[in-house]
This record gives sequence, structure tokens and C-alpha cells, in this order.
Amino acid sequence: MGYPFQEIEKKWQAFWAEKQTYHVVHSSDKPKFYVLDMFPYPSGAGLHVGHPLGYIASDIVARYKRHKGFNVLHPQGYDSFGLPAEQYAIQTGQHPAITTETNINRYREQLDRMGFSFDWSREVRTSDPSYYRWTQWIFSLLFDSWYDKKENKARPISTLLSHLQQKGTKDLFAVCDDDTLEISASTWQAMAPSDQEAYLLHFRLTYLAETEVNWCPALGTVLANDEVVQGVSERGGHPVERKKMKQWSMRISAFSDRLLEGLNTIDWPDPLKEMQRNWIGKSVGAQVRFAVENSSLNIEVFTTRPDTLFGVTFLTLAPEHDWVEQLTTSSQAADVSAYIIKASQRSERERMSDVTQISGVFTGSYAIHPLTNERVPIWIGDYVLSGYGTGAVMAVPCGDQRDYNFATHFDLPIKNIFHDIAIDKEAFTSKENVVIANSDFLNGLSCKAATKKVIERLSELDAGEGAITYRLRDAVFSRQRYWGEPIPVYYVNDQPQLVPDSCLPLQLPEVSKYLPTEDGAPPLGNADEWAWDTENKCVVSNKKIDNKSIFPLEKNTMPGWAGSSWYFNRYMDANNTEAFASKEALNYWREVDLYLGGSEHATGHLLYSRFWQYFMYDLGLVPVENFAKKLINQGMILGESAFIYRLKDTQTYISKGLCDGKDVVPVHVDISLVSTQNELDIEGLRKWQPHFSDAGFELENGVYVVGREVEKMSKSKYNVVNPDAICDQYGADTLRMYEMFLGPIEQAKPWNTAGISGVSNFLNKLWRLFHQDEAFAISDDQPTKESLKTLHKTIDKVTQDIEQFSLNTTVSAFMIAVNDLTAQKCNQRLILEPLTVLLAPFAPHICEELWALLGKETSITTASYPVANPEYLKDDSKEYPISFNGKMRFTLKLPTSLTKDEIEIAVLQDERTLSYLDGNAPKKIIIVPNKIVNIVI
RNA sequence: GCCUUGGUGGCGGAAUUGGUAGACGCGCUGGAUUCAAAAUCCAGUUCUUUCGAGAGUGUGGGUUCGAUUCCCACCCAAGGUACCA
Repeated sequence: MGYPFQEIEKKWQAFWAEKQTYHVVHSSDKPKFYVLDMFPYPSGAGLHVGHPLGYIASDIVARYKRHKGFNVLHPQGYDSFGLPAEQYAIQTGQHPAITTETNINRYREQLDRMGFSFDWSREVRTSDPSYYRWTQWIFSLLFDSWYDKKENKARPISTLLSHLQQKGTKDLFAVCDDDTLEISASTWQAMAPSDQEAYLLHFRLTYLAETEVNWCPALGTVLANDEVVQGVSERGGHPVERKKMKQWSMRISAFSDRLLEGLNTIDWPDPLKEMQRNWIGKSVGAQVRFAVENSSLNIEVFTTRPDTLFGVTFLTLAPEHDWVEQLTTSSQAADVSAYIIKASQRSERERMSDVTQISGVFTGSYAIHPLTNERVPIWIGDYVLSGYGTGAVMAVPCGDQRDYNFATHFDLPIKNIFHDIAIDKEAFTSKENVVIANSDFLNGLSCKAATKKVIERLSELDAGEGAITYRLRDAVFSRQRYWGEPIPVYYVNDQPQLVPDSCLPLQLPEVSKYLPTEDGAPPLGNADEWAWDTENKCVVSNKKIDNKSIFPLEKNTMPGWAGSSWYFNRYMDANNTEAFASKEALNYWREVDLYLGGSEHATGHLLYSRFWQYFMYDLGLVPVENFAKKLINQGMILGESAFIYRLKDTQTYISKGLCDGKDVVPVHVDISLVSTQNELDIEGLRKWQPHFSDAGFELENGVYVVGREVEKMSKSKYNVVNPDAICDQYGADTLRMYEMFLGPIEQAKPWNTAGISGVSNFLNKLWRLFHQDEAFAISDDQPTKESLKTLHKTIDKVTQDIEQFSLNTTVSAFMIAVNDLTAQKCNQRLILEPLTVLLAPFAPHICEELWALLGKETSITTASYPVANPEYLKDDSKEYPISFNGKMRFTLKLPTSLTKDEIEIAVLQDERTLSYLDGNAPKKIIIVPNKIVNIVI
């Protein structure tokens, strides 16, 4: 029989809760260690076995660090604003707050069963007004700040105001979304207040601007690219169009360079840093202006290859480019407008991924080449994206493959400007080993030299200059959703005004329904009370808006990432009502020492959080620039989904083996309806969902075989494995160790319960080793040298592995140790005691129990970590370095007990060693320990 | 399409970073114990094989005395791709 894990786990969980074992305070003479998990979104499906993977790993580190003498902050909370709760509300009318509360309670129950050492007194919930009050406050700060390029930091808007008041834009180096805003101090002073406010929006770090979105008129809402499939909405199949809408944006682009440079100072995984680098996408090149023929317009393009300027044979604008209409000649108007409509129906994602399909249209206008004065036709093509660079490119077919394809497709000229390079099949895109030709004053130059020279010439002509652009775009911050933080803004004469700090939180109003209003306003438009009374400083009924002091409030809410961009700071002082965290707490905990979470957040949460932290650092609100010193990506635990295949347009499902060549639609079915042999329980399926009750099934060999696919675990894919069931059957300690044993923490892996008995056996074995006939049995004798060796080697291995975060091999090391100790019949106190502490981070309940059985009065959490005695780590073998012809080097590992002569024989008997030597077996090998060896052939 | 990661027995994975591939665990096979089963313990387990040996780390090349490891090309899977979290 196994050890009584159910009893033990319950007992110690209650003990820890009662004693508040994991409650942490920041006055401590110990060094601090802050280990954090990315907090979960509390979904209706409950916690699945994928969630705890990271939590277990971080809990192991937290417990390990406590044993090592650190004051450990290990909190947990919930990212509780989100779309699923809102969608559930739309379907059922249930308020999202209620759903969220229910889900959180369930999560907590599940988390508590796994014996995590979280300090729950610091729990945060992003949807709690006491939390989002500070999210709104940070929004206000962003609104009230601008970016000073000279000091390279964010500064309060008041400093900008005084600059404008005194000098206008003279000597002003500010990040701004429009270069044509130069004004003098007197002009500024003469501006009407509302004009001044409109003007300031171009500088504020959060601002209102027109942005392109996927608009679905039928649903009355904006959709993510993900939700648009082949031009129609995923839900309902309604048409979707690209449309400009006035939205709040965050000026993250102002921080591009710092976000890029900062990567060099943090210990984050290289692939993740690389993803962020590529996402920020710094390109060095030039802006070139092409005058439009018979017009005052100058089309500005950005290019990374100014050296190829003489190879330009046409310009291409994005279909959304502001000047498309003006540039289109009457003869081309019909074609152009048809093309624009067509392009607006394709999502950005589609346009980027589909490179085989070339489309475009001629505007009828021509630009003038700034150097040759040749006429260059202006085209429109959807391979140019409006969001990047200037939304216009100079096309150099010989040097860019997309330009080449476009030119070939529309039969536009291709001019070769590379010396001795054939371009009749494809473009030549490399910058290496090229000599520019056919390019006037650039002839004979390398890429680099030509780039420099052409930029000089363009500057002289005032037709361009060197420039750097970033792929990183400002982040759209408005959501037409109910279940998010209200944006603390009201409008006076259409100009945004902040709801005063003292009035925060601006709480979510009650609404009659959670859908957009009929005239397309966000769900908050359904609230009766959603206007701001500036006199009484409170939210009042919309009906009073005509009143002089009452103004409409912003109806959009914040996106999911708002609350998660600063929560790590809140944990430092989670219950503070005066500030987002006290200065003392911030200065003590400073930053996260180890942050664990999935790499799927690489370019979202992890970039936004860095941005907000930089911003808050600039304002002196936090003591460090980078919020997380070290980050580890945990791989997702994937589910194995099961599919049945419906024959198209019928209610017949055919077994997997019979699908070949038939038009079938795969349908997810619940994995609990499928056997390990992939056979479907058809009766179970009929009961599971009513619409299967009259379905037909075509079987093979008498059974219905399902298809399997590894996917993200998700309720909608019916592939969720619940940890509760595992805890019931095997216990939390087994689950914890098994999840670690499953494979490297960073790697994604499919869940498979089959192997769990191995870990369960291991814990039982450990228990049995120190028990006889159900009673704790331990010897006070001195352990044998062999047992001490086993112990100390395990201490050494386990410690190294935890430090390197190789937790799966750690579990193996424990298994080997217990196997060895069992074989040695070792049940000495002097072995068990350190072993218990060593194992406690992984299996805290059983270790706490053993600890108590050893007669210890305190919790094992306070025990100090064992140190390996090098005396017992010594290897019986010795390494002998060998070199051959001064070129090849390898080492021989031989037992130390061998004499000199025996070594020689041992080497000659080692066939593998001999075969290294170029096929020739050496006749004699002379070994002098620790010295290089002579080999005679 | 683009960016990032991964591909090793029947399965999850290990391999000191270029030096005996398959640690540890699951599963399977055989044995011990048992009236029997569960549990436990012991042994075996990459594949092919004419039992000599041969093949083998997604595929095809390359570098090297030697490649799971380094280089090139390709195939497949996962994550992200800016409004899922």
C-alpha cells in the first residue's frame, strides 16, 4: 500500500494556513528574493494541468531559496479582466464580476491543493477597483507626460507647457507624431485653450488618434486579426472591413531604442530577446522625397537601401495611404476605388502571409526621381503596409524580391544597377560583394559607400536624409468592451480631460446589456449613469449632459494588458491604499529576481511591462529600470485533442481510417469519451451533446477511431486534464514531481498521465525505507560510507540542477538516490534528515511529515539547506588527457586503483580508444598520470 | 509569408556541450512472493539479423580521426504575428 498522502497533505496544508508559514514581511536582515509567476486569467474551465507547471517550478525555487536563507516574496493573483467572462455575460446576462468571482474561488481551491507556498495576503486582482484605481492612475500619468528626446526620458507635461510658453517648439526635442507642428511661443500663447489641448495630444504618451481596425458592421464591433477568417468574422461569418477609428494609443514607440538597448542588460532567454528585437525592428536607412508631377505633393518613402536609388522604376503606396485619392487620375479612378475596397476586405495577416498573390493598380500619376528627374509611375499595392515606415516604398525590382515580383506581374521595367550580376530570374537582395553600376555618381562603389554618398547628395538637394525607423507601432489602447478598466477621461468640446486622481477609481457602471449599442458605441454606451459632473466630481446620469458642468465620459475600456503591465510592483505592497506601493516596499523588493511564464507573451505583456516600467522609472516612481532580472520561459503543457470527422453537408461521422479522399470537417470531441486506443464511446458522445443524438457513424473494424492532434489545452477544444483528479488519485507531491519529471521546463510537451506511477512509486519507496509495518522506523547508527556517498552526490547534483533550472533531471537524481539507499538498506537518521530538506521544495507535504516524525518542532521551511561534503564526491576514476600528433585530444577515464602497468593494459584493451587513432592501432601507449601521454604507432 | 523553438526506442525524455547514444521513468517480457490477485522485489527490453554482424538521433548533403551536438538545403510540428490571455 502507498503512503497516506491524502491525510498528510490535508494536515500540512491546514498547518501552513493556520501558522501563516508563507507570510512575508519586508523588514528582514536576510537578503531578499522575489520569485514570480505570470498570473493566470481565471477561465471558466478551471485550472488545468498546464497551469501549475510554472507554478510548481517557481514554488520549488521559492522553497529552495528559503532554505538557503533568503527572505522570499512569492505572491499570486489573477489577471481577471478579459473577453471570455464578457462573452459569457453576453450569452447569459450574468455579470462578469460574478463569473470572475466564481472562477477565482475555484482556482484558489485547486491551487491550495497543490501545496504552493504563496503569500496569499498579497493577492491582486486586476478587476478589483482597489487595484485598477492604480492602473487608471498610471494612465493619467501617461496622459500627463511627454517624451524628451534630449534627456531620453519621459517627463511631466508641465515641463513641455512651460517650454512652449517660453520658446514655442524652438530647441524642443520631443517625440511627436507630426513633424509639421513647429510653432513660436507667441503663436502658442495666442492659441485657444481647446486648440492647445488638441495640439498637446500629439505629444502625450497616451493620445487619441485615428487607427485602422477590423470593423464588423454586423456585430457592431472591432475584431482581432485572429477573429477574421478569409475576410469574414469567425463568429457568424459577417463581412469585415478595415476602417479608421479614433482610439487611444500608447506611445510605446518613443521607447523603441531603450527597449532595444535594455535587452542587453537583462538575463532573459536569448530567443525571447531576439523576438523582441525583431518585433521592435530597428532599420537604418534613409527617407527620400519624390515630388509628384504637376503637384505640390512630395511622396516620402523610407528605404533601407538608399544605394539602390538609381534602380527605382516605380513607387508603391499602401492602399490606405492618405494621398491615394489625390493621386488618382480620373481615368484610373474606377480601378483604384475597386482595388481599395478589395484591399480593405483583406486582413493585415492575410496580406503579409500571402505573397504568391500579387495585386495592385496604377494611380495614373507620376513622381519625379530626385536624382535623374525621370518620370516614375505611382502604383498602389497591398504588399505595402500603411503601418510601417511611411506607408510608401520606392520600388527597386532588381534589389528587392517583392518589387521584382510586382514589376514582373505588371510588366513594369526592371533596371539592373549591379555590376556583373544577372537578375533575369530573381532579384539580387544581398548587400555583400556588390558593386553598384548604371548609377551615375555611385558607379563602382560598394553598398556601404554608395549609401553614404547618396544620403549626402539627397541632403544637399533637400530631397531626403538618413533615417531610422522601427517596426514597433504605438499600441492601440481602446477596446469596445465592457469587462475592462474604464479609461478615466471625459470630454469637453471633444477634448479629453482627466478624471481627477482624487476621484479614482472610476468604477465600471452597471449596463443593461453587454453588447455594443445599436448606433455602434461600446457597451458602456448602455449605461444610464455615465457622465461626469465636474462640479460635484462624480459620475451622474447621461440625461443631464446638457447641464453646463456635466460631460460625457469615455466609453471605451482598457485592453487586457493594462492591468498586467505593472502588477509585479503591486505585490510588493499589495494592500496599500495611499499609493500603488510604498517607497520602502519598492526600495526593499526592487525588482523580480526570477520571473516565470510562457514565451507566448514575448511581444505582448513582456514588452508592454518593460515600457510601463521605464515610464514609471523616468518619473521616479520605481527604483529600477527593468522589472525582472531573470526570466525563464516555461513551455506549455499541451492537450491531446480528439477529432471525429463529419462528412460535409451530412450528419454522418466517418472513422479516421476511412476519411481519405473524402470532404470531411473535423470536429472536437471530449477526450474523456475516447479510450487510450483512440476508440470513441459513441453512446457517451450522444449523451454528451444533444446534437449528436441522431448522428450516424461509419465504423472501421467495428469501432469508431478518432483522430488525435496536439494543441493548446483549452475548454473549447475539450482536451483539458484537471489536476484535481490527479491529486485525488496520487496526491499533490506526486503531481508536483511528475510535472517536473515530464521534461525540460522550457519545452512544450503534451500531457500524458500514463507515466505518473513511476513518481508515485518513488515517494512510496522513500516512505517505506523509513517505515516498518506502518510505523516510522529509523536508526541512530552512523551511516555507511556508501550511503554517505549516495547522499552527498545527490546533494551536489540536486543543488546544481536547481540552480540551472534543470528540474526534470533533479527528479531522476532523487529516484536514483532512493533506489540506491533502498539497496543499501539505509534508514539512518543522519541520511534522512538532510534528504528530507533536499526534497522538500519538490514534495513539501511528505517531507514536512517526515520532518515531524524526526521529532522536529518547527516547519521544514525553516531548515537550512544541506551542503555536499566534497570528501564524498570524489570519483574513483581519474582522467588522463591524451594528445595525438599534437592535434587530437581526448581523455581516458580509468579507476584510480590501477597501477601504471595495469593502465597501459587497460588502454590497449579499450578498442574504442584505439580506433580513434586514424584507423591505426597504437602499438604502445605510455601513461604518466596527469601528464600528456605518448603514443607510439 | 515572417520571427522564435523543437524533431532521439512502443512512449516522456537523458547525453558532462564534438568522444561508448538511449541515464531516469512509463510500457512490455520473463521470474520470485501469493491459494489467487493487487502491491512489492529481481532480471531483460533501440531495430534488423542467417547470431558473424549490420543499421540507427526528421530528410539530403558537408566539415571532422570521430557529429544527437558544428555548417548548408529541405520536410514536419508548436508558439507569436500587434483587439485571446
